[in-house]
Amino acid sequence: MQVRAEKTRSNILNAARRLFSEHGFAGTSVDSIAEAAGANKQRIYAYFGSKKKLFEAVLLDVFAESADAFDEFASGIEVGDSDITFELSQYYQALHVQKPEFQRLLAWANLENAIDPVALSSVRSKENECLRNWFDYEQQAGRIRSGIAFESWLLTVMGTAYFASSNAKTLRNTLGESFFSAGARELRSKDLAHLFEVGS
Amino acid sequence: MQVRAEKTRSNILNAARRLFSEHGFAGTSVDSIAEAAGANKQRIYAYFGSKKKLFEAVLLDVFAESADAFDEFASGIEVGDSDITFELSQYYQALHVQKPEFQRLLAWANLENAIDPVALSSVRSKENECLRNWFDYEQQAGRIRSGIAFESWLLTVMGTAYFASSNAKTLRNTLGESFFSAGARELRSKDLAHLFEVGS
DNA sequence: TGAAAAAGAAACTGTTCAGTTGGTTTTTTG
DNA sequence: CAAAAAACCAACTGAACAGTTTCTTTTTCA
Repeated sequence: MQVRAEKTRSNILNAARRLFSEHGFAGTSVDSIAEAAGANKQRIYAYFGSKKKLFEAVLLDVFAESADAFDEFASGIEVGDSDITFELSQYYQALHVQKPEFQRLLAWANLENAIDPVALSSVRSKENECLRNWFDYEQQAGRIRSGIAFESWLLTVMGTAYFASSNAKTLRNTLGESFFSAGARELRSKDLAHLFEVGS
Repeated sequence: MQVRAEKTRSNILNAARRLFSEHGFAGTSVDSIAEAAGANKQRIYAYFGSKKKLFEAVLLDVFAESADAFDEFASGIEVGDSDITFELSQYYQALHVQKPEFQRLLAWANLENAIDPVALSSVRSKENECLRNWFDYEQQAGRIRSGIAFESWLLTVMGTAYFASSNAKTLRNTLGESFFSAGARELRSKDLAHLFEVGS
């Protein structure tokens, strides 16, 4: 594939990412993607085959980018030195703020049954393994309470960040605008870290 | 409105709830709702005016039912006697298992920008007020750690339950089937309650 | 420069969909 | 029973949409 072709392909992929993230699979038309990409509709079928395959390509692309982001985050973590509950909570919260399309596409894909389990497991399992190692290490070192399951810890840290992002409209109504400030986010990360600490 | 008309209206509403919950707003056709309701398409427009208004009616209906369910749960809670973190976690988890359309419709509505803030706030604010009272009381009574914000507590309990349900496909892949058993749910509720307890 | 790859333009097919219309049948109820 | 409300039937409009086709133009690169 030539340079120009690569560029066109990535234009389409990026436009598709934006529109699918905003309106979902059923809510996005191929024509609108072509227009947003500044490309010809026919190119979409030449490169991706079908609307569905394009959506899957977008998902794979986003998952890969998400995995890269995690790797970069992980490389900055000094196990035994950082407060990983706090850092991880901050990371996930910031990720949802800075890359809202990650969460949105994941939500669409879950709702629309568009997730390819095979492609997904290979991406997520590495992140998951890393997290499990961190958790086990911290728990054995006495920096995370014993008796708490890894799954509970993971669910708490990921779930709170995800929920705050996905239900932002609902929460803005009941908890107010200040809930979404960077300071409030940090406070929540501190609270979470505090919860998992050993001792009172 | 006569009895028969009421019945037709509710047939339409229930069919719409099921289909919108499964396929979202954009993914559901009015014809398919009419067919599933065993009613004439024209009746939908007679009773609800438009597809969008029907969707909003479904949302309101579900929110009201969700509020009723919470009231029933709340009436069974003896403040000062129950472990409310545990009970609330169990309640939300069970709700998502037994009434998956609540979570799904909320998720669709958030993604599709279909939430009516006014209608929502009146429904949710009562539940929220009740939760805040419980939390304050328990925290002052020394049964929930001091220094933890209400928002952190709420987000943790609701967020974990929501996340486990909305990302079930992803989690099934990384954490396995056993994660979704009633026993595992109870374990997570226990872990959560344990986290908020005072003392180690 | 010339051939091949890449991209565009534009019209077309067949289908689906939201919403409408007009006429008929069924059910309820005074 | 008779009138009115409720519901049905079925065809229709106009637009949108996924995907295709044919032909032309632009760009790349040997």
